Amino acid sequence: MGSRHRGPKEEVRALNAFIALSRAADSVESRTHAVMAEEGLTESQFGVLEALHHLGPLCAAELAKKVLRSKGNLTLVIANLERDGLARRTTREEDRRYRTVELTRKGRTLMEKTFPRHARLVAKTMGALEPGEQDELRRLCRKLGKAAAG
Amino acid sequence: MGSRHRGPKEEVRALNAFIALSRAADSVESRTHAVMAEEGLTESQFGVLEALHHLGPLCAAELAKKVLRSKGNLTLVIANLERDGLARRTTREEDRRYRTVELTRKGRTLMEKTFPRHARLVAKTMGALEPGEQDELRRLCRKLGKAAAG
DNA sequence: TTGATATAGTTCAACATCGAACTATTAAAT
DNA sequence: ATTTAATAGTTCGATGTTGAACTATATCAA
Repeated sequence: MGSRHRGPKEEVRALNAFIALSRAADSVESRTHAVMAEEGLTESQFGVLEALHHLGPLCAAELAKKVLRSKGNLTLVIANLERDGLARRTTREEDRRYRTVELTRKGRTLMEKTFPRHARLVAKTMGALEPGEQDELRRLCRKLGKAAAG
Repeated sequence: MGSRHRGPKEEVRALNAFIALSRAADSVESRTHAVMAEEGLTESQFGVLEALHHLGPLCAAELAKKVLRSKGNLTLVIANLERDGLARRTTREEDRRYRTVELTRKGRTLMEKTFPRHARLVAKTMGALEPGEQDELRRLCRKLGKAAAG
């Protein structure tokens, strides 16, 4: 495994870390995908529902920041959630540019049932690392993410 | 930041690590996206070209494993590369089920120009972490990825 | 030889994703 | 008040992505 790049040591090291990072994220996400698929949810839909579940009503632009997707994407994902009766959009009268997105009762019920299963699966999967390793992974990822985003 | 889940400590720790992992991978990938976009390449196309560049000719199923995507997906991505004159497909006469995918001269030239820039950008981005931290990140991600894939 | 099985690749419907162009609405500037 | 700028959201075309059904080819077993 690892990069076959023949360049400066510093680049080989960085590429190896980057490849491992991408693959680990992919692997864990493909596991969590199973729980969502059982409920007929996509990853994106679950991400939006989870944000609404834990943070309460948000507008589309706020949701886009939370789930790291474009505004245009959110328009579609939210529309599909609304079609399936899991979320609802209402235009704010104070500022008619905004449309507040919130869970329906059906959406809330679904998340109350599904999120705990998701959390258990994530815990089980991350359990491949010791608690201290999980914390260290988090620290490194946050440090990296902060720099890469800036 | 971090999970708002009110569950067992073990689940909170795992969710926090998982969220950080996903976001870090997203952040770094969105940076590398810039270099590819300049050349009119998507991430998927670059991934396939890079595999062919470093490993030589491969069939679609092998490529699918390398880039962690489905066979159906590879059919499209390879078709688009072929359309753009960057790769070529040839049916193997020893076993006509297989179609060998390889770079064209144009594709090789493009990768010789583009990959070094990609490597420099990755090194610069990962430079937010000390060398030892990059190695530790790699170790943790590999340990996790191995377990999550199995 | 024939039939079962396995594998490589394609096709398809549904959904995701981006970026850019666009509309609607509000705020700021003059 | 009118123009200008900024922001929220939608639309659109191109591409990606999956999983399942499908075709073509090859292998193995009886």
